[in-house]
Amino acid sequence: MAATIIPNSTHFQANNHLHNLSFTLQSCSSLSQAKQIHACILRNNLDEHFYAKLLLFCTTTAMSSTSNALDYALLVFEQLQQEPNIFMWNTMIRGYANSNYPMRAVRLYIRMRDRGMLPNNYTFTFLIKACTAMSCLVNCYSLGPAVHAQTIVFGIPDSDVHVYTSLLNISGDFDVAGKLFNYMPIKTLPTWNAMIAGYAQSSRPSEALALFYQMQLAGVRPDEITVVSILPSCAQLGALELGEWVHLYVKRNKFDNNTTVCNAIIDMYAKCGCIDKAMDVFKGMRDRTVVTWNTLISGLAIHGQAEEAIALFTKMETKGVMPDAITFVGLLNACAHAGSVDKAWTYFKDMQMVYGIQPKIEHYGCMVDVLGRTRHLNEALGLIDSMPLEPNSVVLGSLLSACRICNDSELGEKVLERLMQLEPLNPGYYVLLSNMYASSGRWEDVTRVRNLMKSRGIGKTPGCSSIEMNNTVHEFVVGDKTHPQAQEIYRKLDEISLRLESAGYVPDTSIVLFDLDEEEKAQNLSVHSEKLAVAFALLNTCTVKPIRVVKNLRVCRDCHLAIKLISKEYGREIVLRDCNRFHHFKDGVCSCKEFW
DNA sequence: ATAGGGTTAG
Repeated sequence: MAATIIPNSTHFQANNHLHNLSFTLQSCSSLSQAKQIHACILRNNLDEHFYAKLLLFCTTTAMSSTSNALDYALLVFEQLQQEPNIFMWNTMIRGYANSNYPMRAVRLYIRMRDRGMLPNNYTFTFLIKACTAMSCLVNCYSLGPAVHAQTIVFGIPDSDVHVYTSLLNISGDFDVAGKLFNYMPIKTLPTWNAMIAGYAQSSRPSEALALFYQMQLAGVRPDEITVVSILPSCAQLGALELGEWVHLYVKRNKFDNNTTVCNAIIDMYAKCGCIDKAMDVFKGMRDRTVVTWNTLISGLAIHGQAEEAIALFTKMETKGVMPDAITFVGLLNACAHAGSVDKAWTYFKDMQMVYGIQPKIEHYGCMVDVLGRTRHLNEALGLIDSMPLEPNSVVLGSLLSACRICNDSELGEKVLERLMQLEPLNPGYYVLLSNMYASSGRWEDVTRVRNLMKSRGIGKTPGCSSIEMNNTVHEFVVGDKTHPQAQEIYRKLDEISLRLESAGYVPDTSIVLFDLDEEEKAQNLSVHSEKLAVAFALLNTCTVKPIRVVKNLRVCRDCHLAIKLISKEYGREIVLRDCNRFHHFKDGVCSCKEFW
């Protein structure tokens, strides 16, 4: 289109050509065309309306991401003869809000205020977008309250859904967001979506689910974005029944040609233990993005299916899909869960040499993990020394696991000290340290660590397992007696113990921390949350469907042994997701092959 | 003339 219909200056008649010019600005797609238009505006002395259009064109996301059109727009903006109007300011703020330099949008806003220009509701939606982008880029404290205050100062009513919906997502203080949400007199579909997504992104999946139900009670129909916002919460909780319902809803409403929706479903199935269904959805997709491949590769990894993850990566390569940093996190994780240390090294090197991707802290985390699991403690140490990054708690945590596997308590203590400096309030490290002392009978040190925890007000994170039944999630903490069926559950536990013992089960008491006698230790183990959850399931179901349990911590050695035997004795398949990976128990065998 | 909500990661 474009260049040919730009008016010739020698016989220009404004009225005849204004229409064409507007049209050109809407449809042309390159910076050079924009420059020609700029020249035309200058030659013909066109009014600010045309400058505004020019700025708008140069600052659209597609343009500014592929060229330096944004800089060009700023140049035009700075050289305007008259004071820019609010539309022009908004356009520039929007441009930078969507760019890699969102801070510049905030600076523009401050400049605008210095010049006495009054912001409007559009200004705030762009400004809020910039603030959100900033808090993603740098670890700055949230600008939310300040921006909210500004909207009040400049008279934006709380009935303005656009401004208030974007305010919800400015992902720091969720109590404030919840209050804002309740307070909003008008809620539209995006308002509900923003709040549900916000809960999901701040790891509050139960609240996301509650809001999802509340939304439907309010008569608001979920759309594609709602579905994508709720599925990660199903995934996190392992809420398969709800996830399946959402999948049906997606099919009924023909949302399944939306790649993002399908990606979220793949992730949900993988994290709810149904890796086969995840693969089915993957196969049925027409358009796949790198996210699609990544999601399934990571899914296979947590199921310990390293061979399949690698095969998928090979297929991805042949299809010409460019892997990214996340692809390799998934692949390395797959190698780690299978103990394939050689393959891990190969991908760690290929990632850099073949694909030019610099390893991030996550990649080092995976490498230390796989080196530790395969007892290459010195190599793990060497890799950490060679890292150009400061090791974080993830890397050190993997190193600590390596120390435990290799029984190097001297190094383990040193690593723990560093971890406790990095995260002084994380109870997990105190428990590990105490565990380490207990296993070598150093009870005085155990007491010292326990007192340290007490004085710092740190409590041990209780083991918690959840199981979904008839659309309700039942949660059990260790020693839980609050469930309505508690009595029956404990009777069932007794029955299970007897049956397992006659099948040769001896409780593995090696991980119990306290200086107790063997009988007390066994008692302590028998009420672990995952055992309660499994007993509850055996009590209430008799179908061939697998029992699915999600645990917040790592499954303990004794529970792992007991559940293997239960799967055989009771002829039930049990799928247990712990905080690390999946364990599929069937006929007395676990899919992890004792590798976890 | 300009707006709000979305997926993968030890």
